Amino acid sequence: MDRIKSMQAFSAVVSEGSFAAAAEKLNTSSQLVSKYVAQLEDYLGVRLLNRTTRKINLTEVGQQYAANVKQLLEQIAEIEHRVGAMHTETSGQLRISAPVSFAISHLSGMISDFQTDYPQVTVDLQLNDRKVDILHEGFDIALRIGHLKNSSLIGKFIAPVHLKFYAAPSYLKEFGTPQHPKELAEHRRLIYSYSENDGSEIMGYWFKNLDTQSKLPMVSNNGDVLVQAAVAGHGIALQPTFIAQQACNEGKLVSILNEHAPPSMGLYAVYAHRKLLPRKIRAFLDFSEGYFGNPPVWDS
Amino acid sequence: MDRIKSMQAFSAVVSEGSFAAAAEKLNTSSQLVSKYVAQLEDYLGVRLLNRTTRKINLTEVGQQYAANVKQLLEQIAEIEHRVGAMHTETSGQLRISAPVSFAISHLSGMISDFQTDYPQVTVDLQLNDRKVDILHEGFDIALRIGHLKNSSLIGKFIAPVHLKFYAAPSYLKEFGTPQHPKELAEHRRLIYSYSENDGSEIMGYWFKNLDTQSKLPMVSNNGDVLVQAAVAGHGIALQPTFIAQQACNEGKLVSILNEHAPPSMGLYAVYAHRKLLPRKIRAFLDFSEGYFGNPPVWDS
DNA sequence: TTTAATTATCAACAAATCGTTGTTAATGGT
DNA sequence: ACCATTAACAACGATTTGTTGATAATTAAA
Repeated sequence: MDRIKSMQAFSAVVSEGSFAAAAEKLNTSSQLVSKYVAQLEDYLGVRLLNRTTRKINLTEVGQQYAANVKQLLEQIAEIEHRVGAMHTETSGQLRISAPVSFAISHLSGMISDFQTDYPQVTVDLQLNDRKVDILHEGFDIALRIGHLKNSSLIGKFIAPVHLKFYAAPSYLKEFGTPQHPKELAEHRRLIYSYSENDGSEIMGYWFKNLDTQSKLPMVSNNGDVLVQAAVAGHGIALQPTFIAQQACNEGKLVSILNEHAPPSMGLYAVYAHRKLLPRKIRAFLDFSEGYFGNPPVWDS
Repeated sequence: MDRIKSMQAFSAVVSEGSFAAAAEKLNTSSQLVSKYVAQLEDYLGVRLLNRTTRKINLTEVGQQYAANVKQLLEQIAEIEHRVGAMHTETSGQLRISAPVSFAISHLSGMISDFQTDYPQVTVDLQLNDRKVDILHEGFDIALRIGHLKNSSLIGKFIAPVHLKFYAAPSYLKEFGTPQHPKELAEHRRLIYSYSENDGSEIMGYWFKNLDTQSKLPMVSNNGDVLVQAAVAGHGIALQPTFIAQQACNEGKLVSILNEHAPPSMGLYAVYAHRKLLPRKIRAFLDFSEGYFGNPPVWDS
């Protein structure tokens, strides 16, 4: 038995004054209305209406109940309306986790463009290079750079991310320019903390013999810092183009070993579920689609 | 879909923190709870919970909705509790319609006895010799004297009511004592307005030739008045024993034609419906059962 | 008074839904 | 790496729902 339907039926009978009129109002048959009210009475164990074939009279209990039910139904409608509005209005807070360097260099512009399109959405942008647990930490979307792993999360591809080896001309002048990745093991490498050895040949060379302290002048969890170190001539950095390309264009860095670049990665928007996605999230995903162009702005 | 059940399921999941715990609380299976919540989400078109196999997280909408639903469910419980209480507590107002003379002479005592047994019931006793429309005029019970007619109403027999012909000794001395009903047409008759010719032989004699003005000194809708008129020697009255018997016992009246008394009638409690009878009504009906004894107090 | 129309209820049946069972995939703790 | 727990999914039988037709009761009209 659907108690809410029963209540609606009862309420309609009370306000319309007859079963037939109530049925019309609710677009159903009088028989069904009669059944509903009878069910409600059975459930409550109370007679709500004294009815002859011609007239309807509320019992004492029925009067009280009718008043309460009317209020209740209005409340339910109000609540559901609010929920519906929240869902369709494309509003609310959108919590995004993003990698630090990418966010600083390219995301801030995108977010502000997004907000001019959707002023009702408040963005809470948390910069963090960790792999956050978006469910547990309450994020709607996490932007991640890398390859997508199997998980219950969905990842939407936003833009390709290419890694290149960079070094300052001064460094190359002093230590020579490696012609093949296997020479990397002999160079001073600027390592990004969260980078992973994905098992590819090129990454094997990159991480080779890192225990030799002299070859490892710097480790950081921030790419910009590493790029600056490279610019200062402290070593070779393996960094995404969106971080280092500008310095390269300015002549402060040179990209090397371009024929042996690691497999290209992607910028992904990772989110939690597949159906009944809140509008604000849908909107952000759609907005991000193609925003950076292909090839992306930082590569052209 | 039973929205209330769904709400309860959702609310339980929120408060218990897991589907399994919620299922236990509601004495059902976790599968069912899962189904309910999914249905609710489909109905609302909104994701309420972000769930992994291990943790539950409310969405933004879900938080709001959960708070509202919790309140709502409490309200529903409160309302239904009140309704239940009204039904089981044997309380409330009991509106009774009763014949004037009978109420004055015998009902007042019964009502006060009833109220000592059921102090929570407020009695609203309306005296009226009309046949009230109990539904339309909002009565719970109508006490009626007479024969029960076919109707959708139920009548419960409370006590037998006998009619007798009464006259004052002085009247009989002056006009003679009728030995057979057919002689009534020659006597001065004190007529009760609401009395009906039920088609019986004896009532035929009683109503015969009433157009002769001299034979009709008085018509009243009140039996006591007619009895007093009879005591004063103004004529013959056909009245129930419960009104006239006392005057008879005191010698002020004599009952005549006892072998030809009209068919005995009854005092009935008439009420509206058969199932889900409010407690207060049930209580009154049970209380009235046998209250006046058999033969009733006014006849013994 | 009789007839017709309206109204609520009852009965029965087909269709839809519900709640169960068994299974799978994912996750966190040991 | 394994195991226990958890949520989701699929499928099936049982129950409930909503429909249709019929019945009884009451009022208005003829």
